[in-house]
Amino acid sequence: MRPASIKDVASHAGVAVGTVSNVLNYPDRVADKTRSRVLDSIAELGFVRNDVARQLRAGQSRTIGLIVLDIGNPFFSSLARAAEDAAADSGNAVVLGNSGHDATRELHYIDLFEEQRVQGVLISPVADITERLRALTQRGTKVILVDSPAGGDTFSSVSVDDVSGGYLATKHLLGLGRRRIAFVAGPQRFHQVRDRLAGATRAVEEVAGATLEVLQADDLTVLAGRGIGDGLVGRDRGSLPDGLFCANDLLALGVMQSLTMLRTLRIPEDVALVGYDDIDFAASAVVPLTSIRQPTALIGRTAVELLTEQLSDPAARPRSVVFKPELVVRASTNG
Amino acid sequence: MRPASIKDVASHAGVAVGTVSNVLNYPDRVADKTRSRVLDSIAELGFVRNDVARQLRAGQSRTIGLIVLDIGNPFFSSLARAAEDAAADSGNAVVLGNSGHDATRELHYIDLFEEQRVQGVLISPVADITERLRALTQRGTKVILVDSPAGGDTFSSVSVDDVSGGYLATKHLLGLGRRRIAFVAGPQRFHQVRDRLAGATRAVEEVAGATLEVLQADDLTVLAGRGIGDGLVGRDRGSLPDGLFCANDLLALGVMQSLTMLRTLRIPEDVALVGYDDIDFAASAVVPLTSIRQPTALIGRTAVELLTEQLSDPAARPRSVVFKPELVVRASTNG
DNA sequence: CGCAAACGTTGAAACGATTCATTAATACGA
DNA sequence: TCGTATTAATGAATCGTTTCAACGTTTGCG
Repeated sequence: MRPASIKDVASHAGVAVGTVSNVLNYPDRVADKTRSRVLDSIAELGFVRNDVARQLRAGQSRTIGLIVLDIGNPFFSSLARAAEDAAADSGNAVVLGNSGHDATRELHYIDLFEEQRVQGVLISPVADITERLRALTQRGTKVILVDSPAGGDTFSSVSVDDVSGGYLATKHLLGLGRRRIAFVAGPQRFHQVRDRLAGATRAVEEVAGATLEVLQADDLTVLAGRGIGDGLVGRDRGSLPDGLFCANDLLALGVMQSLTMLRTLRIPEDVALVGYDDIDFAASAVVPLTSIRQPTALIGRTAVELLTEQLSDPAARPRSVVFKPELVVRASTNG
Repeated sequence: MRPASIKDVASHAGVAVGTVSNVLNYPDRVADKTRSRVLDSIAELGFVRNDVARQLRAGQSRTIGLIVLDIGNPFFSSLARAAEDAAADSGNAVVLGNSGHDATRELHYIDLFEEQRVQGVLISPVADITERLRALTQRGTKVILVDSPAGGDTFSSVSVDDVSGGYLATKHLLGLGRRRIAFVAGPQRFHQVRDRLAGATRAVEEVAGATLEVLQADDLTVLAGRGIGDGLVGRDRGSLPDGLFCANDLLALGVMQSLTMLRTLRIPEDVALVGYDDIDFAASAVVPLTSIRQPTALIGRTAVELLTEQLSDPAARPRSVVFKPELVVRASTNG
């Protein structure tokens, strides 16, 4: 049996369809008696408004598309949750697309979202798809870049200053008197890794006698971090770094596990350790981890706000919001 | 400027709207020459099919609603990813709703999804909302329960046998010769906690001389686990458990951190430790953690399959799929 | 009492696609 | 050459809303 339509309600209540619509959208325009009669019919028939038809007429949907690199990553799941909260506040829903670092899937979702006439797309792009996104905006779908630096004059964007984060972390190590700094890098194709390294480099250059070594991990995982840690333990004392800055918390936790287990190097006495992201596990690690906090929730919320801004004033110039990361000091640098 | 419609394409190509529709949906019905002319116009005008209108006409959407308890929980984010993958295979998208254990938000999403005429709702319910869900199905929106035991004859469901998981974990500890078992419980309002305890109880009852103690944590977090660990360290040796089964991995990791840091009790020599969920961090803990693996990805995929099943044959009787969890042995019980 | 304003309700048009009965054009065989 | 298939293309109807000009009724005021 087909669900009841507004027409069914109208004939059941003995009024015109326009009146039912008014009851739903402008209750004040309808006389009390009529309104309650219509409401009764709605209840009796179990009528539920068909948002698809409403959207068609309005030419606008109530959904926002969100395309993330990896929903399994706490950074993005937290961001998604915040975006979804913010959207819910204005009665919208978030449709989630997980590109999984795959450019094909990314395009698939962009196509899907455009066909669905979402209000806008919040995207953390895999590759450079500026052209595709520009076409989107030209046809009326707003685009907001997330965790991706600057969309120039074309797109609004929200990101975190990773150079500044890298600087902050390294400066902290230097401030503790450490001079032999090492940066545990992930794959350099991630702009996050490159930027954090750049920040570290700058900090080291500012201090006479400080050196920076780059230890290259081939992944941003706990396992990769362990590999780096195991490598360190094998070295002779003189060549060891005394301050370690890792490209993210997973790497840092891996390094920590390796050192803790082998018990040859103490944290922070022998090596001070700083991570990045401040994931939940950082605070509750064996040695609570000093980290750089990214305001994930704020990023998600801001992305939605930037979109709302674009929607309410289509002529508004795109804005780029860049957040400053924050140093969170814990025992791993504070013995 | 409004995006181009099928009508614009038709007049640009000098054909009727029906022909454009046929080019899009049944290319064979259209002569080669006409088809290419239409395709040219589509490209030139940058036409993108309006899925909203299509859905209205079809009376069916291409979206699936997913309502989870907490997208920040790795269990659910992994599940969501799998569901989204499975949906993508059949050209559908997943709309995500995060209830955050809040019944009001849960209802909000149910309403929203029904108005959007999603094909079906996959839901991990906060409270007992059987009646609301029954109304949904009666109006044609399919419902699949996720990680919730048995929807009876009304709903299909997919879940994991937590009793069996608890039994498995405890049996393993007993098999190692441990006799003084303790279960680190989370809040008993979660059916997962109750079921896992029930399984543990059964296993202990099967072995003469074995005892089961319940240590009540007030949360399912690492921090709560630490509290339990700290409490254990303070005890005198005689009263200590030698086998510890935690309601989830977060608790287990907390306990592990406490014991590792204080170094009074060794894992697994003094206390063997088993967690639950087998989250990514379990394998890479200081002492790799033995755990009970839940097939999250499989759950997500199965939920989508159950939905597809209901959609393709509306008369099909609801099915309940229950997965068996699996024991993953690591160093924390295998010294 | 008469007129204007305010109020409530109506019903048709529109949104953009799909569907399908109908018509037009072409090909084929006798 | 004619009639019949076959193939293409047409365009109106439809999906379920919202919008809005038009209309009828009531109210208020002089």
